[in-house]
Amino acid sequence: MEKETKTESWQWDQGPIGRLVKTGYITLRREVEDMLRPTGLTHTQWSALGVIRHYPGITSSQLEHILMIERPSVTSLMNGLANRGLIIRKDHPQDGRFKQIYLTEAGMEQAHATEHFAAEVEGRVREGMTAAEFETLRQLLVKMVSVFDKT
Amino acid sequence: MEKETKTESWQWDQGPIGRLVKTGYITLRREVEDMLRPTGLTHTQWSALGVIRHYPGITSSQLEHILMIERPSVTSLMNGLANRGLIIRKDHPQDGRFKQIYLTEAGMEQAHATEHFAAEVEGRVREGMTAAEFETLRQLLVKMVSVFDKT
DNA sequence: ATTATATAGTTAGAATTCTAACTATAGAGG
DNA sequence: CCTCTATAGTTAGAATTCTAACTATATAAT
Repeated sequence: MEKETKTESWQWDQGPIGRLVKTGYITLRREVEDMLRPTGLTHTQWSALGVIRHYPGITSSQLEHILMIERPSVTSLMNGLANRGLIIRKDHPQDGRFKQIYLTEAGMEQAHATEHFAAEVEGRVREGMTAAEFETLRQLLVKMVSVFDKT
Repeated sequence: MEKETKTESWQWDQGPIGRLVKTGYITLRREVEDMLRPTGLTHTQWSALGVIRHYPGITSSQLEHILMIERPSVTSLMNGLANRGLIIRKDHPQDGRFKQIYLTEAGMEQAHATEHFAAEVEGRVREGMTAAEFETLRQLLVKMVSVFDKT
């Protein structure tokens, strides 16, 4: 089956930059999801817990930009976390439009218990390249994104 | 609102590598989606058309690895494209398990008409950095992914 | 030959995220 | 004070992708 030979050795590393970046994203995501399985948390829930841990009192519209999902997705994401008792939302004392998000005790435990997954994945990436290469990768990703920055 | 000051200048470029890569992926995806809007094609449909164009006779399980989606997602993706008359599936003459995928005339037109979107996005990325940096970015993404390669 | 195992593909149903439209609050301008 | 506009958040419903389970074909082993 000659067509097989052609695509078995699929040169995915020759594809367009978008496909390369997607492959990177999905690869890292699946790694984290494997570690997350026992906890029942999804990748995005886990990511959100980590952000809220670093920014207690953060709002939905801020989370929207950090997590790179749309606003209504933040709402349903937060509903899920609130139903599991991991976060609470409080009205902002000065500006009635905002609802500030905080981790509950249970939320802090979950965030703390799963926090190291990010470092674990990053550690394996670091093992595959030099420290300078890793830093370069970070910087070039930032540079790539800033090209499209709308502000 | 002092918390705002903190997150308005959200240092997303300091986050974990996984978040950085996701930001890159979503950013590029949204750019393509903006261009695709008039065609009614989704990002993944468009990507699939491009792959099938380069690999006529490709199978679902091969597409699965290239597009980085699960097998049943390929099936529903191909159902959608087949319903729109953009692809056809033919039984493999030698191995009855395979179904080979081809673009129809309409599919080729769509693929041809939208093919340049990838180059357009890539062009803007290239404008933001040197040629050497772009090549480095590609190589480091490949290097990152190969760390997790399961084969 | 027959059974066991691996691979390709589909179906069914759930979960996540999206778009469009709506409510509510704040701030600016007349 | 009232209206207009901008921003925050939610709701409703559709679309995409996922997991689990199933069918079908091919390959290997006894």
